[in-house]
Amino acid sequence: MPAPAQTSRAPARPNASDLLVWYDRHRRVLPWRALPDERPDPYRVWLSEVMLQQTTIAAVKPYFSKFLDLFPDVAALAAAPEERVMSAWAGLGYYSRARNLHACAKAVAAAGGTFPDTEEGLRKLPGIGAYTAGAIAAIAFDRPAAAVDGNVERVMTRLFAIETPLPAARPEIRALTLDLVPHDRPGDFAQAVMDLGATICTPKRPACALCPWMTPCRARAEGLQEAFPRKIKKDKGVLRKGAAFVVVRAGDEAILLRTRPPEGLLGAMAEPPTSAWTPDYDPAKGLLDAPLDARWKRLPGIVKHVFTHFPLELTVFSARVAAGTAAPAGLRFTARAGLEAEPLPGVMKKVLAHALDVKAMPAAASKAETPADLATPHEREPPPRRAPIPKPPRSRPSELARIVKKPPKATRKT
DNA sequence: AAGTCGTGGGG
DNA sequence: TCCCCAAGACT
Repeated sequence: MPAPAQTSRAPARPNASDLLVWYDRHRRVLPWRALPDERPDPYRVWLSEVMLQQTTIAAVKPYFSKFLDLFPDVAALAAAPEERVMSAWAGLGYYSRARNLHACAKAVAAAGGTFPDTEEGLRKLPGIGAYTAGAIAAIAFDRPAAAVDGNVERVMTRLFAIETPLPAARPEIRALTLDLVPHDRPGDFAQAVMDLGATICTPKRPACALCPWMTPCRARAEGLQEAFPRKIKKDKGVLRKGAAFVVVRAGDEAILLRTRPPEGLLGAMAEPPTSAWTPDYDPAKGLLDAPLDARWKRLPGIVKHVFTHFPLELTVFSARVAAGTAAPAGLRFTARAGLEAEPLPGVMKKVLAHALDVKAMPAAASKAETPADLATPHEREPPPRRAPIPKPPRSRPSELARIVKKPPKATRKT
């Protein structure tokens, strides 16, 4: 008697072949991805993988294109001044990635200009962690490495109905993934799992009927596909408040800026001077933190921004100072034409746009009620007021604001 | 090892 | 509106 065949209730183990057949038909076309008959370029693979860390494809596309223009290869990137790299990255977020990218380029250039072709070698470079090392090793060098990102975590936790919540389940996921990697097409496999996660095995309403792994999927068998991965939700953080000070100098219309410390939040990025950001900040006392003496105006409205671990509200004060005014120590005036070369993060572009908009449209600003109370609050304590706070004049983009506007988003969908 | 680190889009 | 999440790394 032959050994008993597995019953129809015991789903077959998922295999790479089924996924690769699907991939050959449905693979996405992406700017950094080699076509089936092309050899991947390690520089482009690396650059795209770093940009894609916690970042959507749509957001990355214009930056990837810009970086290839500005820095066509590792040597060019390594030779570039730090500030140029930070400016090119401005708006993409997680700015330590840009600093590490630059450091990594220098290390690679110093070592002869070629990337390590193993996971272990790649892992030693700045900005390359477990995922990125595996991805580059597999995609650029066809090494049988696991590249476990958020997509793969979702696919694997569903496929095997892993009850352990993230991130504790990572070692288990990694082992299961590595076990599935085929030795003939590891690079395609890595990209195939990610494509599957991005287009079929989506966080909400996954298209199981179209999935090449529907049959072996344990979560699907129970109808629980949307319940995986198990995850512990993290809190949003406490609201912090502060003031930002936008100084415009008459004559050249230059703006007062400074550079933030090289590490930490928005490290090495530029900003108009601000107060400290604290939960109990009092905007009525905002001018205590002003960078210089001037006729400050407190602008109506508030700039809101949400970081990963806390929301922020900035009250904006603005002032015009006389032509020829010198910048205080540690600060600089940057002319309007030089503004785009400044590494201004998104939140600070919001602040400048807000200040320049309001300034450019006194009619709109004065339409907000009680402008007198909003201006120069340090001169007297405004009386208690029952009237509703005027909404920020959600201004249409002015000529001035356009200068500090972020690059256009990608419009093409794939 | 849990906290830190941006930003934008979609449901 | 709010919440989730997106090709995570570093400390």
